[in-house]
Amino acid sequence: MNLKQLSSLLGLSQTTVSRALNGYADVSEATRARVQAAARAHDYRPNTRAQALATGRSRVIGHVVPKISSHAMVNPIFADFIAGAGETYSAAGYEMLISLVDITEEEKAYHSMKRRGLVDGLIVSAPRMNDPRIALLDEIGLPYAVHGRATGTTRPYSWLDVNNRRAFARATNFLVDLGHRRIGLVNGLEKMDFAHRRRQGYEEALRAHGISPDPELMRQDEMTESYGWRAARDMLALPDPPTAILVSSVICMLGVRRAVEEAGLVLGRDVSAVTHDDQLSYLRDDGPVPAFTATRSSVREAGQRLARMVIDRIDNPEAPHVQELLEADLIIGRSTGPAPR
Amino acid sequence: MNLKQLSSLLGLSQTTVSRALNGYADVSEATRARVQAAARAHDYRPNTRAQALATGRSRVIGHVVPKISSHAMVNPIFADFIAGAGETYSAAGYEMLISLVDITEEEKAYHSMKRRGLVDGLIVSAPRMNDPRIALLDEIGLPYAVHGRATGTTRPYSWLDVNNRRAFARATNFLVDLGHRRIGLVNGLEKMDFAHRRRQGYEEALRAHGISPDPELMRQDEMTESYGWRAARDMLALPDPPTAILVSSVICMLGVRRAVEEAGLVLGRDVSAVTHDDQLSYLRDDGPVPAFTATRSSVREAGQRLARMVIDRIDNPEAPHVQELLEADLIIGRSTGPAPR
DNA sequence: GGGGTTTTCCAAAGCGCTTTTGTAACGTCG
DNA sequence: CGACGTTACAAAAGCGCTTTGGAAAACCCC
Repeated sequence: MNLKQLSSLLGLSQTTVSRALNGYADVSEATRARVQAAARAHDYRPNTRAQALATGRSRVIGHVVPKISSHAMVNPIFADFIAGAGETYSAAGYEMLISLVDITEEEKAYHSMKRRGLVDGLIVSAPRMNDPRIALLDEIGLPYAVHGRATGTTRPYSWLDVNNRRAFARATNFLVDLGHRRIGLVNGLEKMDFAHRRRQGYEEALRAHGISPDPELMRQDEMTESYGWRAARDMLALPDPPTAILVSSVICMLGVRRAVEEAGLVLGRDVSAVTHDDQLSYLRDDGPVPAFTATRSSVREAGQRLARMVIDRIDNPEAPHVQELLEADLIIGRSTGPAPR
Repeated sequence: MNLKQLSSLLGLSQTTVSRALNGYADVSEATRARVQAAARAHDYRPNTRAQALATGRSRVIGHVVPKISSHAMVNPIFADFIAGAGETYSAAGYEMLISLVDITEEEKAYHSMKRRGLVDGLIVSAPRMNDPRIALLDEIGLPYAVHGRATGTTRPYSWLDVNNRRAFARATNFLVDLGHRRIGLVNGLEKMDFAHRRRQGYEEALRAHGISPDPELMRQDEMTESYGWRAARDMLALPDPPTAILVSSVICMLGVRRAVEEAGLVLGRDVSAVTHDDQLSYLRDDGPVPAFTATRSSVREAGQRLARMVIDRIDNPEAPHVQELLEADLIIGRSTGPAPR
């Protein structure tokens, strides 16, 4: 059933039926009701492609996932972020398009998306420092919003980020208040902006307490379980090991816990650890007293809000850019305790 | 730059330019080359929406993610599966559309996708037993392929699955050969087809060795770390605890390992455990001797192949349905050893 | 050199919508 | 009562592509 059939069935023109369904005023309420009833009865849905062609809007929002050659490391937060964004999209009548793009062709991919009219807007994920994508998208003229920030970018852009610096500063302060002086950092890759900021917060807080950061206690890598394990094991084997460790993700934290236990120590008593917790749905750590002390911020919620942000930019591209900085909660769990003496 | 502009620029008709670019024979090689050069020079890309409207094909494949009311549990394998499928899609010139749909409206969503011409085909994930979606999609007339199987469905359909029954039978046999007689099962939700099959394989193998399955040693739930921990802890606290445990996912396995260690036991010596390993990119467990003995099968590869399968069905809807059963490798790691006596 | 093929191009219709531009019909009001 | 709004509908153009059905030009063969 298409518009033509529906309208001839009703004895009306396509114009009237279209305008009736799209809520225009120049249709009497009587015929509007009649049209709506018929549309419902025949389960009429306008053909998206025709609609998109006619309006110039595809009602699709793209997420570009850069992959490094064939061996793509998928970000563990990807799924929950997508889930959050998807909720907003379906509520707002948008669809979500995910495009895996080789990192060497990313620029071409954005151009192509625009020219082919594939999407109305984009989400930019995992910004790096001085990320070139922001200037590129402005030039192309595709509305977008960034998940995170790109240090070094001066032009204004819309973003949503967790206050990573403050979160890790708070976590560091919390550990210092518990009496810890040697605090390790198991960070993500520091070319990623969020990891860079986390280290800043950590170092600032240490310095504020007169502790000078020790390079031996700072690691960075892809955030896997085995990396967490390796990093913690190595740190604990140092002549002057840390009594507390700051960890960048729950997955790493699982590895850290393993290393601590394998060293014959008890987490929260002999060694304290605080992790950042994105509240991934399959790694939920709630309950009355969570296992891990954590800086917590829902990545799903970030997805929801960021989706809203792009939609707003699509609806009103001339509006000033919007920034949203989410504060992470500091959740006290059982992985921290007073520094042993 | 659109077709009209490009063709007038070349002094040719739209027809000729279109047909030149699409490889039709009734264009001289000289003009084809000229057209291609001009297209490249101006970075011309046909408008997807117009192309889709004209051809009746959208070159988009949908993935429906059912969510249970607002609180959606995202499957941890989701991201890697998508990554795999995405690789095939971009190589084949397809786009991937992900749709979050409330589980109560799933049926309506499929109808709508068809009517609106949004997608050319679909991937069906996480089939349940007697899954109604298969009959529904046949009726609607949308090409699809299923990731997994739906026990109880008699009609033919295209699917790709891991041989879960055999994988878990092999794992069980392996444990029995090591001398284990009391073997626990930490399974996924058994309304999910894969979990059901894994239990079958486990029970069959036990029975083949004259061991009758003990309901006290079998658990099922959403596969989280804390579930693994709880399940293993409870089993190990039994009067006659298991000496080995079969686990349905690496995430659960992390919890199992924690419970084992907290009980003061050593994994691979006091208690053995075998997990299924989907080779999630952020939970990679390789290296010369992996930490976990596992039945291993790459979910990313499954995504790649399944994507190919839908594309084939779209290209040739009348072709007989195709089935592909992947055998999992049994990888010996450090989490198993001879039964203690 | 005329009839038949083959090659190479094009005009125009069509995909299913939205939107612009009319245009009847009906009040309203000085 | 004629000028003027207002209301409720419709014809037709247009979005940017593909495809059908020619048709001119070139070639071939007897």
